[in-house]
Amino acid sequence: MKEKIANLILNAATSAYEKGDLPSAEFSEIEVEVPKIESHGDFSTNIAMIMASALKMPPRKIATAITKNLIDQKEMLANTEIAGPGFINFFLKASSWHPILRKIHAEDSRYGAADLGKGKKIQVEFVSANPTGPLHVGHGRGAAVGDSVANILRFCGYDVETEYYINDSGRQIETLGRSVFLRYKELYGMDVQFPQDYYQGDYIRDFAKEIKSLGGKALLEQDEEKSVSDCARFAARSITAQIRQDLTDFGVTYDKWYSEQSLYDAGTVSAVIDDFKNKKIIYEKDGALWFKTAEFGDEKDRVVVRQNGQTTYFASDIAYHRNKFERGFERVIDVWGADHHGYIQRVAASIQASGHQKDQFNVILVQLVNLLRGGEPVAMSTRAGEFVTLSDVVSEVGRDAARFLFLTRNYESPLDFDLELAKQKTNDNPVFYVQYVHARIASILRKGKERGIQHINWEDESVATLKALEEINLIKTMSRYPEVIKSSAVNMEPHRLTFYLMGLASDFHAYYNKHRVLTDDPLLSHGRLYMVTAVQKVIRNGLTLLGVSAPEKM
RNA sequence: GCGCCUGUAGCUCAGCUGGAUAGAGCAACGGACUUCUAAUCCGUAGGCCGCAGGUUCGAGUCCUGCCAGGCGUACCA
Repeated sequence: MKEKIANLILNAATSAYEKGDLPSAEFSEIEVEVPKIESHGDFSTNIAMIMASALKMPPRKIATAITKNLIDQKEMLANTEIAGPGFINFFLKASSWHPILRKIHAEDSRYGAADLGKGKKIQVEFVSANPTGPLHVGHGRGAAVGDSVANILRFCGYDVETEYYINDSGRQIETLGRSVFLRYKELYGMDVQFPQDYYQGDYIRDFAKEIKSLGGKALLEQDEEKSVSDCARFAARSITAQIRQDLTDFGVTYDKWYSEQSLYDAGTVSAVIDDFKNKKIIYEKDGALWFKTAEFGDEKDRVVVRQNGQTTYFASDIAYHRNKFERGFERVIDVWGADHHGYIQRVAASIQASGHQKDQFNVILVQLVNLLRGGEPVAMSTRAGEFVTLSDVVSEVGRDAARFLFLTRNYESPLDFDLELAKQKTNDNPVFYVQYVHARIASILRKGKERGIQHINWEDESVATLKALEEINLIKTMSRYPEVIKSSAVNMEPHRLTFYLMGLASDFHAYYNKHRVLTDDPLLSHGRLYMVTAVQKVIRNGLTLLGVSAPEKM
């Protein structure tokens, strides 16, 4: 619709120039937007103001020249006006909106899809929590954001692959192994000192017990370091499996699970280090190896191999990100917790050092989640009885409510997640508000069927009955859906879609309360059913991209 | 100290990349269920958009400087 208006303006300006009403027909891109205020029309353009300085003409005069030359071939317009400093406002006839409905029905679950990506290979990596403990709420937010960003980009024509990076190597895994082994020793009555910085949770004891029941005291009879690494592998593997299950329960599945250890096994890490040494961007100082990240905009250089010969986490991350590009991704998106923001520069540095562009690497920094219950903060400790894990939250409030709530905020803002609120079935909790629309329409359709209405399709006469204010509003809102999708994709901001759906839901509920869909007038009922099923499709379409279900009944 | 994020109605947040008179929900107050699901709707009230400058036809939005809060600033991940 916007493009049609823009074309109208373009043609009008050109013919104004040909007739000599305007000194030039050169202008930048025509911006057409939906005014905030209804009385300013359905669409508005500021083109006259933009052109004013170049043409050295007062904006209102330019606007007059353009409106005078408008040729409304399809008779879409009811009226135009020049307002304020030089806006041109367009008022459309109600019937101009009707074809949108046909489009929605025709495109169905593809309505709103755009080919922004043109098949470009893009990777979205998210959550990637260390396999040293269960996922918490913060990871849930990352999962909700990452998964729906991936969905939206895929919907917009990108070839998207989602990935979970398993940090199954390095010091934290070793500590995990030592923690389990110590608990294992305890089971055999050995006197052990359990350090503060080891993993304290009860699940560590459970692993020890499992290992004992599986293999008895075998671990005491072999080399201690071997036992530690056996414990580490056992624990990491089962925690990873649990994480995978928790995410599945949350509705998130990945295309690929990628192991950090595999980078070492394949020699990728040492290959990158050698390569960077050759390029003279890795040097030795104080017995450690440093990467010159400062040359790429980081505050200072960073260590990749410690004095003791061990590589840092950063070293494998360099290899990992290089590997991503080697796998053919043209763009790589990482979803990280805000507490990792200091890490962006150095990873970006490594990507540039590997010969890729800065803008091929995007980080979505998701701010922290504060868990509340009835307005009171829930202590994020492992004390018994307190809900801290993602799986606890999901089983208490439900998958849909949790996912939707995570997306009701720009990810750049910290989020208060209130467990009581999430369970409430009121307007305070917008998931149900949106889902209710879908269920209500499903109910109308069931009733319609009882009355013998089977086929709901486009009929000129019945669609023509749609001219109530609330009906036109609904259709207008639906016509904006493709733009919302597009801007969510470009900005990687799923919350735009969330808010749009709440708005559409609001329009629908208002309509529902004022008008009946099934009336005594068959023509009218049919037209309204046609429209309402379109609403249902848009709602379902949007909820699906957010990873939220669209129920037939509530 | 430096870096990133945030500051909009009493509370929780939007604000379409610079547009006209700043919008929702909750809470408050007043209304609407014999009718397709009241998990809904309608109305009233509520604002120095943190503060001060600047950029321009035009700023909640961009720039600079302050103020406040969160996070980060490892040879941890």
